Amino acid sequence: MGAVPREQGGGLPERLSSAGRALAGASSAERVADALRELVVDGALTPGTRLREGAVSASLGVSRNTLREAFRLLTHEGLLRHELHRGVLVRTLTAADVADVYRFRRLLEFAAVDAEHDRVALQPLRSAVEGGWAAARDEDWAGVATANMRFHRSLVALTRSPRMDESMRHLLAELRLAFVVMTDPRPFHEPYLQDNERIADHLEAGDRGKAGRLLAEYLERAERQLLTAHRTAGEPGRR
Amino acid sequence: MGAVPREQGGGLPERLSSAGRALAGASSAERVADALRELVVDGALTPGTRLREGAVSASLGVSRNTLREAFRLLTHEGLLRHELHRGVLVRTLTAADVADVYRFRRLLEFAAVDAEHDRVALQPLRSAVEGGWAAARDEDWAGVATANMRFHRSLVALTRSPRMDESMRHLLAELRLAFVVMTDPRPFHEPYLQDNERIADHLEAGDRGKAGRLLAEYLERAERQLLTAHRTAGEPGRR
DNA sequence: ACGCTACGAGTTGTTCAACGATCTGGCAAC
DNA sequence: GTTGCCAGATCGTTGAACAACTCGTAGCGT
Repeated sequence: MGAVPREQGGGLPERLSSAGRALAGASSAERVADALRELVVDGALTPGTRLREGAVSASLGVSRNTLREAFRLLTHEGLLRHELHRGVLVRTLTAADVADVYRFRRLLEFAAVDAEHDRVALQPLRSAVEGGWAAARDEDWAGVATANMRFHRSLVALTRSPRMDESMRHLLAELRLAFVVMTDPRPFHEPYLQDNERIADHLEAGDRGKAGRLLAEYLERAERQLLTAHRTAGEPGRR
Repeated sequence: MGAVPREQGGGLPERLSSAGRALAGASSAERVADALRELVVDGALTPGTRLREGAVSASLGVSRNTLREAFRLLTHEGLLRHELHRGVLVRTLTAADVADVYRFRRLLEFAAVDAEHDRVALQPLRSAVEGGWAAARDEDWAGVATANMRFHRSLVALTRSPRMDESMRHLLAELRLAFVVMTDPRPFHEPYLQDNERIADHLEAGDRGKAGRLLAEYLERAERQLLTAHRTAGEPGRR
C-alpha cells in the first residue's frame, strides 16, 4: 500500500500526499486527521466549509468509516463541528470563543510561570525561540506562528501536568482557526519573537515576576489584535 | 420520565435498559457511550477490565463500527484506554493522575471563586447542596458523590467559560475512576456536604477569601484521602 | 532442562456495499 | 406569500469480509 492509491480530480489530493507522510504507528484515521488538520490550519479549508463524507472519503482514498473516525478526532480537537444528520463543517470561532481561549490561556500560562522548573526544562523554550527567528529569516510567517505556539506550549509544559499540557494543545489548535482570517500575518506574529525571547530570559534568570508581567502584556496585546482582525473579517458570516 | 419508550427485541437491554435512557437527538454511539459510562462509574466494570469488541457489541446489540465510535468517545473522555491492535480497557488511574487532577482542579476552582457572579448564578450550587443532603438522608452515597461533583462543576460554571467547564467535566469523569476503589464511600463523601454548604454561604455573602480558604482545605483533604485509599487498594495492579 | 522459532487461534484495523432515517430544496396548492 | 408535500442527497448504522497484529504454545535445536 503506497501513499494514496487513487487520486481522482478533486483538487486536493496532491496536497494530501505531502501532508499524509508516513506516521508509523498511527492508525489510518489518525493519518487522515493529520492531513485534514493541515488543510484547515493552512487555510485551504476555510471556516464554515462543509465536508461531505462521500466526497472527502473518495478524494482521500479511505473508507467512510475511517473518515468518520478522523472526523470525530478533529471534532474533539475543536477544529470541526459535527451536527447530527447534517455532517461536519470547519468550525468558525466567534469573538466570544477567542476571548474564552485567551482567558484559559492566562490561567494555564501564569500557572506555568509560577511552577518550579530547572534550567534544563527551559530548553524547549529556547529551541522554540530559535525556530521562530529562523522562520522569520525565511519570511515564513506560518512557521513563525508555529514556533510561537510551540513556545507557549512548552511554557505550559513546565507545569509537568499532562492534563494542563493537553488543554493547552487544544486551545492552540483552536486558535489556528482564528489565525486563518488574518490577512497579513507578519505584523501579527513578528513582534512576539522578541517577547518570547525576553520571557525565556527572565525565566532563566529566575525572575518570575518580570516574566509574568511580560506574558500578561503579550496575551493582552495578542488577544486584542486577534479580536479586531476577527471582527472585521468574520462578522458577515455568523454561527 | 418513567418508562422507556423503546422496547425492540434485540437481546441487549437487560443491564442497559436502566442505563440506556432514550436520549432523543443522540446518536447510537452516544447512547452506547452513556451506557458504558454508567457501567464504569457504577463499578460494574472495574479498572483494567478489557473490553473485547465482539463480545461487547453483541451484548449491547450494536454493530462493531458503532461500538468503536462509542469507545473513541469514552477514550477521549479519559474513561477508557486504547492500545493499538490490543483494544480498549477501563482506565486505571495512578497516584500521579489523581495528583494531577487535583492540581488542575485547584486552578479551575480558584479561578471560579475569583470570578464575578451574581446571586442567581449561585442557584445551581444551592441545588447541588440540597441534592447532597437528600441523598445522604437516603444513605445513597453514590448519590452524595454525584451531588458533590455537581456542586464543584457548578462552581466552575461561575466562570462562564465553556472551555473551563468542559475541562472540569473531564476531570470529574476521571475522578470517578478513582472513586470506584473506595471501599467505604460514606466517610469519604459525607463530610463534604457541610463544606459545600459553607462555601456556598460565603460566596453568597460575597466573601471570596473565606470561600477560597475553605475550598483549599476541602481539596487538600479530599486529595490526601483519595491518594491513601488509592495507594492501599491500587498498588498491586500497576499501569 | 532451557531458550528460540514458528505456528495458529483470537482480536483488532479497515474496507465495502447496502438500507433506513433525516435533511434540503423545489414544486404545487391554497 | 405561505404552507404542505415530494424527491434527491446525505448521514447513521449495519453486517460481512479480509488484512494486520498480538499472544500463547508446541516444536525444535542445543
